[in-house]
Amino acid sequence: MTLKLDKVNRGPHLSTLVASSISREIVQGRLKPGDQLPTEQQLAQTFGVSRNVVREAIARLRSEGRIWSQQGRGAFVADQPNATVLTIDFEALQQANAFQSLFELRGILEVEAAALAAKRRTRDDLLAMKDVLATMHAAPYGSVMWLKTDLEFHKTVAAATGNAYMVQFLMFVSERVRESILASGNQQRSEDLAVVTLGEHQRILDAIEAGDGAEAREAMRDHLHGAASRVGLGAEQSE
Amino acid sequence: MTLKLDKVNRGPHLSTLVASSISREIVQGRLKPGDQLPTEQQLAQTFGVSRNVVREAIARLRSEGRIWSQQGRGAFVADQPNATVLTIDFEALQQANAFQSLFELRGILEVEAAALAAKRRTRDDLLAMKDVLATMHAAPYGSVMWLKTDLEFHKTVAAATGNAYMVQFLMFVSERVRESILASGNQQRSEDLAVVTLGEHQRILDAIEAGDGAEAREAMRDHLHGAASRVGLGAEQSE
DNA sequence: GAAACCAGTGTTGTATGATAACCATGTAAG
DNA sequence: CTTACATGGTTATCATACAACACTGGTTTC
Repeated sequence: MTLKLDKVNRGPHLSTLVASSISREIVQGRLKPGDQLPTEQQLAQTFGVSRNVVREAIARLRSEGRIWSQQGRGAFVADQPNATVLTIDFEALQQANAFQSLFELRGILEVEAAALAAKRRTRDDLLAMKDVLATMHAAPYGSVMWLKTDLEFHKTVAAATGNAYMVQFLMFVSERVRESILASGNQQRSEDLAVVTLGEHQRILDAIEAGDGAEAREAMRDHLHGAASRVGLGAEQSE
Repeated sequence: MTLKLDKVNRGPHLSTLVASSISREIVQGRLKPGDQLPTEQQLAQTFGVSRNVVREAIARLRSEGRIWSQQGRGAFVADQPNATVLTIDFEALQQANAFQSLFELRGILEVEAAALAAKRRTRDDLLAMKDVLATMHAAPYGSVMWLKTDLEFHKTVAAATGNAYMVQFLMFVSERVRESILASGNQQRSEDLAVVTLGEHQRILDAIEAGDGAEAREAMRDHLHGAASRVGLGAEQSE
């Protein structure tokens, strides 16, 4: 197996950057529904890209329903419809800070889920967790099976909260995070790390079994912190 | 490979038509996962449009996760029908425990968002929060304006975390919660409650302004607890 | 005075050509 | 067999031009 060292995150397309930049303006409220966007010329100049790139970005935002545009008039921020679906743009995630944001969100949910799980876990939940952990022991580190069971463990923890939406959201976010990690390809592989990871999982499980919410929270926090550094995201995570 | 790609009829946006045309090829199986799309030149010629239009269409499909492209190689049909969307069934929410679960999830996000906001808020964030709070003072309790600004306040708090996904998720969840509350129609209305709510908001704002994460967390927790009882969900919330 | 008409200007939509960055492949040199 | 280089093809981006459409203001017409 050859090492892929210098697979530096080749930045996503310029249009993606422009799109998420405009999108941020809308989400954070600096551009309100009904507001008119700057002209394509101005946007191109502002971002320092060609008008073509701006158009690709706008085409995307238009397809997402965030803005609408009319020939001869301009582009406007759409009234945010009661979006009944939540989407995460895969490409936008290639940006480091976007990935970091999603990772942070995942962390919050995981940590609190662990705490809730410690309070509410049933006997069946514990059995499921132990079962997954055993399977994980048998799988080679970094293999598809290993990654799958890793995700499965976190799922059982979330399930132990008894909150179905917790499972749904957490799995959704985790899947996106996992995809992004796989895409970037900068995973470290080592048998030592396998032992570390398994140990962290065990600590979480113990805390949940003991019903110690605070300890479960801490254990999960440490685990995620460790996982972050394992995928080369160590330094930025700070408190 | 002989693909059946009809020439496009002049409609709203050419890029839209091209995108849906390619999309149809994928859905109907004439383009399978892993297949390479024709080059942009060929597509432009096939559809009778400029390469620019083709690129806008591809940009859309790429953001939707249907295809993926790499400079120097080409564009390919994505192998996963990526479940990149998350949905919440409105009807299922009518069940009390489902609603409660979603409320709990929202609570976790709100509380942690408040803590993060206290650490990271900028001057602009504070101004936005104060602005919203002032608007809320002027709105009659329970009115549409009131509910809107209430949501807006929480949004500005989320925005102050600097985490775009936090905003996206929280707003998504909050919208569903709000819908459900409106549907159930069991809101209590009283001017006294208005004062209470505003006071709670003020306390959150103060904590965030002071940069006190722990206090912000507590203030938000209390606020949500109060809000829960105001919509007849008081007793169940426990820690 | 008011309505219809009309030209001018600005914006988006589309077309076209060119250049840079990148990948895959073949071929010659070692 | 391996390495280096040359070559052609593709995407990514830039730049420019023109067409289609909307808005504005003045002019004409009734």
